[in-house]
Amino acid sequence: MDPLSIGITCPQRSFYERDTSVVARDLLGKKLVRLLAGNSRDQERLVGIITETEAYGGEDDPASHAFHGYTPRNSIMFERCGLSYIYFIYGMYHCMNVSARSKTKQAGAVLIRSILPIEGINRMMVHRNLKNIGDVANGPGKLTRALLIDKSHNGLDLTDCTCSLHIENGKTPRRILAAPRIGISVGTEMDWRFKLS
DNA sequence: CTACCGATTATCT
DNA sequence: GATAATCGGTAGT
Repeated sequence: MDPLSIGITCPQRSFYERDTSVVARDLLGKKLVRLLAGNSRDQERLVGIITETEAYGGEDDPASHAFHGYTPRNSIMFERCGLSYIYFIYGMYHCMNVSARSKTKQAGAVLIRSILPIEGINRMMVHRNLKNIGDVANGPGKLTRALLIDKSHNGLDLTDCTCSLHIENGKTPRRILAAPRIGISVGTEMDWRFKLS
């Protein structure tokens, strides 16, 4: 089915071509969408409202993967904005980011830390082998597993509504909380973690 | 080539 | 609160 014909729109590339912390804040309330392959007329949609994000910069941000410059792993952070940057961490989890940066920067990304499932919830629970819905996707490693996201999805165009992984527009949230980023040992001064409250 | 360690999570005490 | 699980990427030799 044609996404446009049923009123689905995606933030376009210019949305991501802004200061990384601004993009991180504005991603709250948007939808993270995973289309599972199947009958092409009937792809299963796994969808969650983005409820928590973190902004990461380039060589100016000691907590960023891009702090030491370009490497094979972080190459997407230097690529076009609006692409998925997915990496493997702690030997067992994947984390998903969106490449983003203002014109003056050379690298950046926004980590998606948490989503609120709204479509395909049962399927997510199967992927996570859970029986209670509460914790299905409320963490960066949890949501990638719930949506079956791994390194094979690195570098996908999230502005493309037909892509197996993309981001769709949603309701603009009312209250947003800013706080220090977590899970890092440096660069904790800035309030670059954003959360729906 | 080697050694270290991480943008995490589940499962303990 | 503390810790084990588990391995690829990276920096340093």
